Amino acid sequence: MKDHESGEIVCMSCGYVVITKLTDQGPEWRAFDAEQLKKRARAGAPTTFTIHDKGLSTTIDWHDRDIHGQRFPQGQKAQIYRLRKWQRRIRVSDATERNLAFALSEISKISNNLNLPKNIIETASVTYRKAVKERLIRGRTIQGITAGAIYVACRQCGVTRTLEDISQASPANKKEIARSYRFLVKELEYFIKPVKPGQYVTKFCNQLAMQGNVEELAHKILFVASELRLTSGRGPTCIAAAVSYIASKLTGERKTQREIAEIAQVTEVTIRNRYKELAEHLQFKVYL
DNA sequence: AAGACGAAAGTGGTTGA
DNA sequence: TCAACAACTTTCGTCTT
Repeated sequence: MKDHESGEIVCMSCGYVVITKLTDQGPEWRAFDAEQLKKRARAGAPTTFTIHDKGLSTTIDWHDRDIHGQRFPQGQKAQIYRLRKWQRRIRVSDATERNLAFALSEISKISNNLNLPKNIIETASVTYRKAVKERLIRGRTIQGITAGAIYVACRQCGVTRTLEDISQASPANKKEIARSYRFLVKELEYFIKPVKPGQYVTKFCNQLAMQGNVEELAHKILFVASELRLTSGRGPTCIAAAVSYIASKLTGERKTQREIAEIAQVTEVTIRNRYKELAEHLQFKVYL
C-alpha cells in the first residue's frame, strides 16, 4: 500500500516497508485567485508530532553576519549572542520539555531500528504526548513508556510486531514494555482489537519465503479452524505457526517445525499440540 | 542422522475469592 | 494478596523418515 503521507510503500499486513523514499506524485496545489492562493500556500515543512515543539520553532543561526553578509558591530554581536542563548533556553526549557524531547527521539530511534513506517512514529508520539498531558509518566521510565507507546501504535495500525521484536530494539525488557502497554491502554482508554492469527500467517509465510498458494491454503485452514472454534483461547502466534506448518506439509513445500518455531517464536511442542488438535477436527484431504 | 512425537515438570501471567 | 488455573515452555527419551 502506498502511503503518501509518510512517503512509503508499506505492506499493511506485515508492516514491511518496501520503499522508503517515495516521491510525492500528488498534484501540486494550483491557485487561481488571490483568495485561493492564501488558503493553499505552502509554508515550510508540515507540522509533525515527532519533534518536541512540532517543528515550529525558529533557530537563530550562528553566523555573526546580517542579511547582507556584513559582520555585526561589536555591540550588536553581544546582543545577538544573548538572543541566541535565550532562544535555546526557551526552546528546551523546563524538565518536561526536555523529557519530551528525549522521549520523542527515543521513539524515532526505536522505530527506525525496526524499520517501522513513519505513521507509527507519529502515532506513538501522539500517545506519548497524551501520556505526558495526563501526568502518567511519573514514576515510570521513559524507555518503558516510549516502547509501550510504539507497541500501542503498532497494534492500532495493524502492524504485526511482537513485544519481543520491540524489546530487541529498546533498552526496556519485554515485561516492562508489556506493563506500560497495558497501563497506557487502560489510562488513555484506548480500544485495541486483539490480533488475529491471520495477520501472523501472512507474516510467517513471507518470512519463510513460501509460495503464495501455501499462504492461501494456510488462510483457508485457519478460517475453517476458527469456524470450528479451535482458535479461541490459544495464542494467535501458535495457531498461525501450526496452520503455516500444515499448509507447508500439504503443499509439499516442507518446512521443519523448528524453522517455523524459530520465526514464530514459539516452541515446536506447541506447534505440535496445535497441529494435533487441528488434525483431529479437520479433514485435510479436502484441500488437496 | 535429522526431524517428529509426546510425557512430565516448570514458568509467567490472569482470574477470582 | 494469594492460590488456582490455562496456555505455553523446557527438557529429554523414543520413534520415524
